[in-house]
Amino acid sequence: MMASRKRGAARDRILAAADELFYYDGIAATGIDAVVDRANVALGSMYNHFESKDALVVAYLQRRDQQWRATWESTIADCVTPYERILAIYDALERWVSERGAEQGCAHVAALVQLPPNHPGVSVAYRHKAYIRDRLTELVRDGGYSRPGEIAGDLTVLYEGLLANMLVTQQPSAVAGARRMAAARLAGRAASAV
Amino acid sequence: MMASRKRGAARDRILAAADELFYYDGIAATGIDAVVDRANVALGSMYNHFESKDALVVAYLQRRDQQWRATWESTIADCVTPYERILAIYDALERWVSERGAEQGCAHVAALVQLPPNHPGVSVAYRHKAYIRDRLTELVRDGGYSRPGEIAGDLTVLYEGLLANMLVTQQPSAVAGARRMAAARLAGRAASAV
DNA sequence: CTCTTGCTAGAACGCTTGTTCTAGTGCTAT
DNA sequence: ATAGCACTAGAACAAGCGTTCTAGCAAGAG
Repeated sequence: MMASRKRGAARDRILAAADELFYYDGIAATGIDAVVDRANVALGSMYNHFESKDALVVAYLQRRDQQWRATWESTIADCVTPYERILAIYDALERWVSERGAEQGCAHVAALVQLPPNHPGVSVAYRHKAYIRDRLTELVRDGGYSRPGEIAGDLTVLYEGLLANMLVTQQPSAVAGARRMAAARLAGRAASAV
Repeated sequence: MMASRKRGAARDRILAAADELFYYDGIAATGIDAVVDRANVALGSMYNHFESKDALVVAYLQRRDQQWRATWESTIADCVTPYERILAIYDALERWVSERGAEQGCAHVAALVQLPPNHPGVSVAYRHKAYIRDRLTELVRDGGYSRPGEIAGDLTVLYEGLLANMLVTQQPSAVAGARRMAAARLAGRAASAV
């Protein structure tokens, strides 16, 4: 027993293949066979590691969630002022896009669109979005702003808008503009009535 | 000849059924049978009016495009100042949501996520998005603002963000906040560097 | 060496889907 | 009344899907 052989090497290849195919070709559109072929893995191996395609989809979404949290938190950690930490989400997105690309927008939004409501991946996607909003609210509150929930809501709209815009325009050019609008929102100019 | 019988009554029912099912359950997830059942129409009738499911999808997207343009333009027409006409897109969205709901976000964004790149519906979706951006640029230019393309790009991000946010939160609560950010953007506060 | 274990290759299944086809029905216009 | 046409009901087919199963291979542990 113990750690025998390269346990899980196939599992990693499967997850990497699923990530690319699910993200770029769509979850429903990619069959198990395509994942297995791309991962250079036998079909039986796939079902050894994942109970079903649904389970693979859940693992795919959880992996994306973890990866995004990691780059976001790492970007936050590089900031010195609370103000910068709030805007770090847009810098993290820019970094993410430059490293991995986001031509298909947000994978979790795509999951909400593609999956039936009772699919186990849907709750993963909702939790991902809830985390973003909650963490953002926390950062805004730490910055000493009043009504942190409202501000975080507005910043979330800008964040979601960027991701959707990338899917539509196939380029990340709007990040700078959104960051400026977020900064203006924090400056309180947009907080007063009309 | 001439207008014989209720020509196209079945066609309308098919399109109405497809609209609801494609939008709420997803395009790939809804089969032709489901559309036919909901429209109370025979399968053969469906293939009399539409060459294939792909053709039905195209018609569905074009119909949504036309409907959105109509409510947007009607909202624009009710405005008196160029400034109001620019922000009218958010008012139109609010009206659209209150009348029809948008729990699934933008149907054309959903199409980009769900359809393969060579699907004829994809170009319909791209054209829909290009129209929004172009019309918005036009409205901004008519308002006498400098760099109308950049401003329209930022307003588009806010618009896309609202739609994506509705899919995630299942409520249209963020419209007011986005409209205020758009107004602030037009006020030029966010246009200056940093 | 031998046994276990994770892997491979591929056939086979049951199910769903898009599409076509065949008959039969009822309204409309002439 | 009658011919034409859009419609209905449903069977049938091919293709693709997720899933299971069988059989064999290779490498580390005893």
